[in-house]
Amino acid sequence: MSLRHAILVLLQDEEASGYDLAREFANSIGLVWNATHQQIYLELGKLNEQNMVHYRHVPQDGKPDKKLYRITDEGRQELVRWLRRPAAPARVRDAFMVKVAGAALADPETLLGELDQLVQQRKERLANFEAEARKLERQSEGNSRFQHLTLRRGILDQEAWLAWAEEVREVLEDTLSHQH
Amino acid sequence: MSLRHAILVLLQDEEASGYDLAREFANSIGLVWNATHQQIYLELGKLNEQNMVHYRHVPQDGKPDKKLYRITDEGRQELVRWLRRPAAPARVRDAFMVKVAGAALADPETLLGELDQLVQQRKERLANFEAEARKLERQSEGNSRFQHLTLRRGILDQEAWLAWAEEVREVLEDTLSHQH
DNA sequence: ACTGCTTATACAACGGATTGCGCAGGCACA
DNA sequence: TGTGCCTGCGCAATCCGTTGTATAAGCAGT
Repeated sequence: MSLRHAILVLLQDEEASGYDLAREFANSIGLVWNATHQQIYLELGKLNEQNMVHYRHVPQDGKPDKKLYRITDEGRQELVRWLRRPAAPARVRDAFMVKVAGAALADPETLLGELDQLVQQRKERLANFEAEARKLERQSEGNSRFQHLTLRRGILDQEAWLAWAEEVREVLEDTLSHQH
Repeated sequence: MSLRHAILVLLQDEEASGYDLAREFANSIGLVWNATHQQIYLELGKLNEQNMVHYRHVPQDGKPDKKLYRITDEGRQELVRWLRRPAAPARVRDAFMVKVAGAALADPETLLGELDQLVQQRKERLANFEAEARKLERQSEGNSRFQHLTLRRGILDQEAWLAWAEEVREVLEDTLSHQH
């Protein structure tokens, strides 16, 4: 149950709306902890009830009104407490990997197609992370070092995945050529 | 909802008990899809009702009796159908990574301690995967190539994580020395 | 004109997942 | 003799997460 803590971490340096947070979860932090907007709005509601965050209503024209959330002292205290406790073990759900493990029964061509799509996605992500990392390297404040580490994790992860994908491709192509 | 498919993949080459599967989920496949024994027993019950798997009761002495599960033709068909459909996007929940992102508020020493423990775990995992991979390389049947790829993923992943951990250590130690 | 994307928030229902508990015997170690 | 760990199976409650649906307005492309 630490979606709340991920939200608090994001609110640590900036005031943000639920929508802003949802976008961040879709990009940078998403690699590490994913959440949809429904989850986020719900959690923000709970955090507000518990005085961990406060918001101010901001009317906009052209666009719908929004609520800009900010972390409170109580929220910051909760975050510090959580940081002291040992982290829960990481959980993963990667269906594509399960497929590769069971690929003996699969059609290699279909899998190769899916692999190509994923390679495409990962390459785009890698480029994004690298661009973000370069931005951060220029402005080095106290907090940006840790944001940079998160990006480095993303970069190393994409690179490792892409290297692995090449090994998968070789095996699948070999399987294909032996079928005919 | 593809815990069922992960189970079917594991049962593809071997007859196994719920306990056996739980161990595999804790080790090899666990990197990619995790599940606890409660989930596994529940799912095996459902799969059995739907004739995707069958089991035979095996009495043991010294140890409790067990049920050895085997995949059925219907189960294999379901697996093939699933392999054809595009995989659901991967989901991650890595609390430690969230911590690093929010480390500006954390106590660097506590985090370093946790990092050391995780490095230890990852190194052990890496050694296990490498040993398993060497075993598989000797006996190269049709199916073992895909199992080998799963292990390769595990190996590359641990290596990338360990490289990243060194970067984290540097930053944390630097933060520490500037505090005093 | 129509379709679809973007900004913005939110409820309801269902199913999946985690946590807690319980049983049961054997083996090893102190 | 007690404690803890390994082998094995399972139920119940609750919590988390996903999917579907709703509203509302603007802007871009076909």
